[in-house]
Amino acid sequence: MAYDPRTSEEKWYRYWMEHGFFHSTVDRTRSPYCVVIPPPNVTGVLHMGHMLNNTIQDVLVRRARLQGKNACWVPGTDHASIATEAKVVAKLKSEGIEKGEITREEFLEHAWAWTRKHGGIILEQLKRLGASCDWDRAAFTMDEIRSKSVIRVFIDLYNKGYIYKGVRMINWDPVAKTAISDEEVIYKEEQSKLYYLRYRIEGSEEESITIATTRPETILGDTAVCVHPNDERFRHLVGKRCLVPLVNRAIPIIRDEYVDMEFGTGALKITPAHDINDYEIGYKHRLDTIDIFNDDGTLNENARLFVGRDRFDVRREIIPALEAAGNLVKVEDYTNKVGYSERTDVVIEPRLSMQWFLKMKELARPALDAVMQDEVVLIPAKYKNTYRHWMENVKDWNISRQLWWGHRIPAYYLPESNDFVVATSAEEAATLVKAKFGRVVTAADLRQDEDCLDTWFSSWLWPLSVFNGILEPDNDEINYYYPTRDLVSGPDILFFWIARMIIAGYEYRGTKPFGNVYLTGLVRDKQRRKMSKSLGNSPEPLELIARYGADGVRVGMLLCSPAGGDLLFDEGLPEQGRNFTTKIWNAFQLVNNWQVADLPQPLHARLALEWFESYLHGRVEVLDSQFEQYRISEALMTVYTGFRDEFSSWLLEIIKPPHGEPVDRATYETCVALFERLLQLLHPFIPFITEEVWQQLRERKEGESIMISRFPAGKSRDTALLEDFERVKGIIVALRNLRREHGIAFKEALELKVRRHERYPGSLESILLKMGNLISVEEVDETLPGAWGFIIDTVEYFVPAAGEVDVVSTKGKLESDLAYAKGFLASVMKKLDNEKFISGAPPVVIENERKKRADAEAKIRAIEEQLARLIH
RNA sequence: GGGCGCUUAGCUCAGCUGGUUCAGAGCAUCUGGUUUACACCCAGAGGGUCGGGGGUUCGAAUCCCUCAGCGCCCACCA
Repeated sequence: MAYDPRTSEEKWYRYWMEHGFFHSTVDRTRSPYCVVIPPPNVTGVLHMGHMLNNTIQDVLVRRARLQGKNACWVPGTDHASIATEAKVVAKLKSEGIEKGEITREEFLEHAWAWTRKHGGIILEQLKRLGASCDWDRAAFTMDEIRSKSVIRVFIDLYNKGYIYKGVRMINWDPVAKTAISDEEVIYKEEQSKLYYLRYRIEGSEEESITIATTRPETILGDTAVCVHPNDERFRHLVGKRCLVPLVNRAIPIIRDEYVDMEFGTGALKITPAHDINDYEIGYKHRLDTIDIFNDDGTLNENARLFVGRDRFDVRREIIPALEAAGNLVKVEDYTNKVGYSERTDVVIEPRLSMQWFLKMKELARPALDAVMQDEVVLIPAKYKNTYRHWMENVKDWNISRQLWWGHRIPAYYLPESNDFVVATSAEEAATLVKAKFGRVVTAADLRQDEDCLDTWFSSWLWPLSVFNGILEPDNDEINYYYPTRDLVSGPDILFFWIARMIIAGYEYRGTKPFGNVYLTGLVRDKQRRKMSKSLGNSPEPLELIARYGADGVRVGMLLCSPAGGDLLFDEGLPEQGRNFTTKIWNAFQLVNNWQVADLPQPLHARLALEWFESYLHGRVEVLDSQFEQYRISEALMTVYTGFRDEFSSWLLEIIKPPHGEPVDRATYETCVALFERLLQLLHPFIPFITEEVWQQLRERKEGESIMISRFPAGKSRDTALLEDFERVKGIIVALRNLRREHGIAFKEALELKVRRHERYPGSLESILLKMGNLISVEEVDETLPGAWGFIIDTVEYFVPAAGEVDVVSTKGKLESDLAYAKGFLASVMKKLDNEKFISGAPPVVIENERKKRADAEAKIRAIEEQLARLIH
């Protein structure tokens, strides 16, 4: 019977849900293990990044559950204001509705309708992957609790003096007539011109200063010319005033180190309203700010010339005018980068606008210390540096967005005034107005701020708000689950989200929001290209699951995802994962089909089972340490090879009864128990097939599940047994090679002679006999002539040759072995003969070198004896 | 331009404070295989002067310097 992932996965996910295995409640008798999901965009669909991210989270959560912890994985979604609003605007547009034509309330109705229609699809997709989230806890950044939490925090931070209003240069899209974020600006390199313009000095006929600019139309907004303080060429002009060409407005010539003396003429025109650097210089030197643009990119009255004309038309037309007026010195070709709007593909206009800000410096301090002192551990640690750099240079956070879909800023303005109060409602605001300004107003008189808050201003509260820790800071849930344990996320949002959550955690709880941050890599294709829709190189996750099963895809994602390293995705990976699940299924088929009888247990089976138990114990230790270091890929590899190579290829092959014969009960029982343990170790990675096999391996009661079982305590490890077993493996491999070289079929039984030696694993001879298909093993005292030989761990073994021994090839092989051993000995002797090595190296190292020498010498002796025997 | 990091087998990566287990894993490749759980498999094999150069040391993939190539983050030069 073949394994069918589709029916099995559906069946068991439903079973888990029906029994509430994912649900967690406060339980003081168990320690909590909590993870909050990075909330995906509510209207988004699953992509490969989500697959990776959530597979890792599920591995961690399921493992914690098996360790007996109270595992709680909180799912949820994010309202993603920019992306969602853009989608709703586009949808309305396709229906012939412009956003500007409808009211805010109408627009929000459309947005909610959109959210209800597309919302939550992504969470359903996560279920297909096997995500063991506590779905009863699903939260949304714009549901009631989360919304109230955001407003509560805004008001609190405002009252603490952290939030203020200020003017800032933003990216203005003159077509969409909205500000856009830095992330939505695309810089393109293009050919343009560098214009050299002469500004006359006020009150002088001869003197002038020449500047260089790519944007001559902005000279109409100039309020200074700036030179470097050390620039001797302009020393005599500093402090004087010059005249803006065409309009002859007098502006000062100032000094600032920002200016690059090498560039252009070394003199820079300053237009504070239309360039971010100019704005900063203008602010520093208290210059006037003249905004010459309308919101559609045409010039306004302030420009005095070209009023009403488009900025690019003016750029063309102003040049002849400047030339006619004698201000144009020269024009050079120039390549520069120009920012375009991602959405409208129009050139971005830097523009000053009133925004809300959160002061960050003071708030960031505890969050910086937390990471530096490993209170919050970043994995991999290389991100600590990046984190520190950012946090030490943290800038105030612009938390306002000119959008409607989001949390509306709870600021209420007085009628015909810029005075405002911050409150949870208009009614409360009206009361505050009276207290603060002594004016009596009604709620209806007040005007709420039109802008909404940055989406990150709600998601930074996520670990707190999902447990209602903002509104009810002393509730049982937040007290129990917080701080959460692990956070799994991409490094691209380390600052946008992770750092800010840490900040919020310390501000609102006085503690970290999570202990460890596992930063995944980016999913790329085999050519290292980012997976993207436009490139069409991103596989459809659900199709992959249909093809390879969720378990197969999970293994595929994990196989190649070292923390922080990119994941180069290729369909061969889920295929490998699928193959592995098939392997497990086949092993189960073997064991399941055995006839069990009351027979005495064969010695080889008992010994092999003892060995595997010991082996497994060692694997568990390795696994624990790999998980501690969040080496998830390696942990998977540990159980992968453990199952395939050791359990299937060695253990099962040894204990397998001869064809048609039954297995003894003791062997069967122990084997099933070991199989179960392996399944438990595998379960976090491949939950479905492990459940399927676990359920069939024994009679199970309704309500039992591998996912809520417990890892049993391991037995102690028998090191001597493990060593002997490795020797036996070596002998068997050598015998296989010997058969292959001489064309001897496995069916043909052989005799083995071993030269008496303490390192011969005699206690495991029964295994040797079975796996080597040997008639007998006999200990001898001398090398055996006329036989094929090999050496394992300095012990000599011989198989009497059936026919003639090929003296030439055997001799050649022995000689090359001898040469190698001698070379090895020489390198060891070089160290041991070195006076400085003996005096400088630690005793352990010296002792080991001596051991290597003894082994090498023994081996050389053995080979030489065999050679001597051969020659006779 | 500033900051950070990377370079080990054909590919993706492990190799902790220099010396046991140091040159490894998985995949890919190659060679065998109708041994009755499994060809979505089994048994084997080959493959790297650890980016180049220099230094420290008895000893360097590991520490230091330097050069080359690549990547990421931030600021984007009028």
